[in-house]
Amino acid sequence: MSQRRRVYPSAEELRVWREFIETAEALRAELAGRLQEDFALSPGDYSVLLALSEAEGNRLRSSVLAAAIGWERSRLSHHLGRMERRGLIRRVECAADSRGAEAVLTEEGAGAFRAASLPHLREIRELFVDPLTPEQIAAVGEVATTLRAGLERRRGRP
Amino acid sequence: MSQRRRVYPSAEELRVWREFIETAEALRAELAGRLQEDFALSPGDYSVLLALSEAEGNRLRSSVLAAAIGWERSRLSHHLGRMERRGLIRRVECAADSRGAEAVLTEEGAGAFRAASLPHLREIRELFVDPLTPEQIAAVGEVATTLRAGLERRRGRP
DNA sequence: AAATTATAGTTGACGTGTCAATTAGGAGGT
DNA sequence: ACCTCCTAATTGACACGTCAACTATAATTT
Repeated sequence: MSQRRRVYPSAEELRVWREFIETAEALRAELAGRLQEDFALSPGDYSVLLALSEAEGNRLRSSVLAAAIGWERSRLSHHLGRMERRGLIRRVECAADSRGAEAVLTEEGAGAFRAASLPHLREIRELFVDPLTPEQIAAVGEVATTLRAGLERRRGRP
Repeated sequence: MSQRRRVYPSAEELRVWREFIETAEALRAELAGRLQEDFALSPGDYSVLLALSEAEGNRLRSSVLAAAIGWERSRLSHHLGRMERRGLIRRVECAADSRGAEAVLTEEGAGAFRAASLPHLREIRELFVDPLTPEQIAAVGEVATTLRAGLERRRGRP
């Protein structure tokens, strides 16, 4: 006996889905707006600056940086170009491998990150951590893990 | 006695925050990829086509459409331009108000939406509804509502 | 009616992201 | 040494989004 199964989400499920996606997007946008207005940094800038700040000598090979923040190389290349124009980073060619390029944090880039970092963390607390109970945060963590696992499972057999 | 309070998120809270944002983004990207590959539609296209499909006479004033899907007028204008080039919609000037423009679904646009609609809903079920328990879905709904409320509260006093 | 103000929509500049093509240098086999 | 293949990074074309400036028409005020 095969069990009968709904194929399409119910109205309520669809509502939650939309809430979920739109809320995540709204939070992302709010954070991005603050970062931009207060420190003239985009979220992309922030990711790059964070990774470089934590790196040995404030410098990383392009491909290593891309892997660290989960970006495609091409995306990073475009972005580094824009950041270089603004003086946040420099590009120097790699000593060991002359194909390579290293991104190096400038003084200006380091300063921008130092200024933005703690306020940014405080924003995350105010917007995400504070409004939720510890149980809710734990539940969100589990939901995210479950959804990711579902995604991965499909990557195998699209 | 004022209570001592952590100002910055803990490592675990930060992890959940990132999981949350990244998972939402990954789901969005997966849905978008399917829509694009199978039906040559972007999520923006889909939103516009959905709104027009549900509208009286398959047509809407530009500003009404923008409000319906929560977009800025300028964004919609650019997007309608691209959709018009591809033959998914037409723009006609508004009879009552000669400043206005109406977006009208073309046959092709209607067909594209019909083709994409149910598969898209099925994707949502497979990626979001199926992996979660009903309790988890309810919890996500509450979390989203809570976070939104927090966002709104700040809009008042930024 | 004329002047002012508000609204509808478009446009251009620019940041951002993806994809496909390209350039250039390393690595391994013969 | 030479050929082939792999990898690093950049580039160009294009879709998408925001912001500010602009055009044109409607609505309101005086």
